[in-house]
Amino acid sequence: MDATTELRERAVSAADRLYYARGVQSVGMDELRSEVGVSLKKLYSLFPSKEAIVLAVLDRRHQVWTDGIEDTAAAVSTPREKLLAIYDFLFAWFSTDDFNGCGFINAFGELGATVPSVAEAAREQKLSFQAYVAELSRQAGAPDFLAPQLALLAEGAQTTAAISGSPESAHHARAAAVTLIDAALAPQH
Amino acid sequence: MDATTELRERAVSAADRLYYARGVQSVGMDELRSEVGVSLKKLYSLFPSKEAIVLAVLDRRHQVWTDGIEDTAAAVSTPREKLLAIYDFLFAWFSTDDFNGCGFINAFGELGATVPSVAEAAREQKLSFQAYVAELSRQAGAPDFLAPQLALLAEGAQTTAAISGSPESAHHARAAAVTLIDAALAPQH
DNA sequence: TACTCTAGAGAACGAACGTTCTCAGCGCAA
DNA sequence: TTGCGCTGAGAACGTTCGTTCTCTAGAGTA
Repeated sequence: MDATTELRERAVSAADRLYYARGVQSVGMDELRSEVGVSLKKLYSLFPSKEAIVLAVLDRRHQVWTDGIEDTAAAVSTPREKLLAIYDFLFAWFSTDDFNGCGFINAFGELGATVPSVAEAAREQKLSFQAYVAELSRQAGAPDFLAPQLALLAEGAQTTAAISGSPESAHHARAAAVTLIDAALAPQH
Repeated sequence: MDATTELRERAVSAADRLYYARGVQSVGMDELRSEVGVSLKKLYSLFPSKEAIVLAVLDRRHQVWTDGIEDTAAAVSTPREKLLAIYDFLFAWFSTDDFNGCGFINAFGELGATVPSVAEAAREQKLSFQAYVAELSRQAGAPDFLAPQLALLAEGAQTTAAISGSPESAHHARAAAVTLIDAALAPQH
């Protein structure tokens, strides 16, 4: 890999860790510079602005999230199990030491109103997740209304886990998902 | 009412509007000062710090939210209808012009990691809402697992409506709530 | 060796932040 | 009228931010 690409990767990784833990606006370029171990000029040769770093961080987070969901889904075979695997993935994530809520929701709350590109990145990630759930729902043979409901549970679990500090909301979401899926798949009365 | 109390009220109201629309950190004391129409010294005689204003704003929001939920619930009679009224309230709120997500989730995402009192205020509001849902669920004769599920739907609807910019998530949440409530109240096979 | 070019380190810049300080102006007792 | 105390307007302070600039040290070439 290109040395510049590798450095960029290290910078995004460090920025992600800092921004996610403390919020974007609480972390200055100087702190990021010293964390990465390069000069400010070097940092600005890798990215044109702080906003560009934030967007790169969100891109990376989108990728990591997608990979995590799909890896968990790969362990089971039916669409129904893959849908429920989402909440298992969430529980595992919520239980990590550095869990601090959904990075996109956090970034949207912090910058969505003032930095349109951040709001756009959050919107894209949520749409992408909704599309994933919709595809699995379709494969499971469920009616169209199910997918948005399952997505809502996942979103709610993320904010609830973040604010409460407990991972149990993932279990509540999973139990609700089972009920909703079974109801949607049940033969019409 | 005391003139000072009224001025404080006006200040909190203006701060709420500005902070909610653009985020706390994007609004400086000077802008708030000119919006309220008082001097900085006066503002600092009403509140000891910006943090105190933020907490006052969150307190007020908690009150407005609670009142709104209870007003909507007052229009119907059964606990089941009162539970569903939550989602009607949400839909009406999501449809307002200045809707910008849940102020507590936004504040938590922006300041939760660096200002403990803000994280605490968010936690309190969510716990208060969960207790409200739990009480109604109990009155409806539902098992304990129902309430957290219904709360998750409401939380998910708020973030989804904020990021997507559409109020429809309230309808998805309501439909899911109907399914969950009916399943929870159905006689055990 | 002498010259040129590049890139890195971090000082410096202007703006904006939250907070404090100064000082002018007014009400009021004597 | 004079002196006193208090309030309020907003200038000023120190800090921190994102970004840019300067200056130095070293590699490559003739």
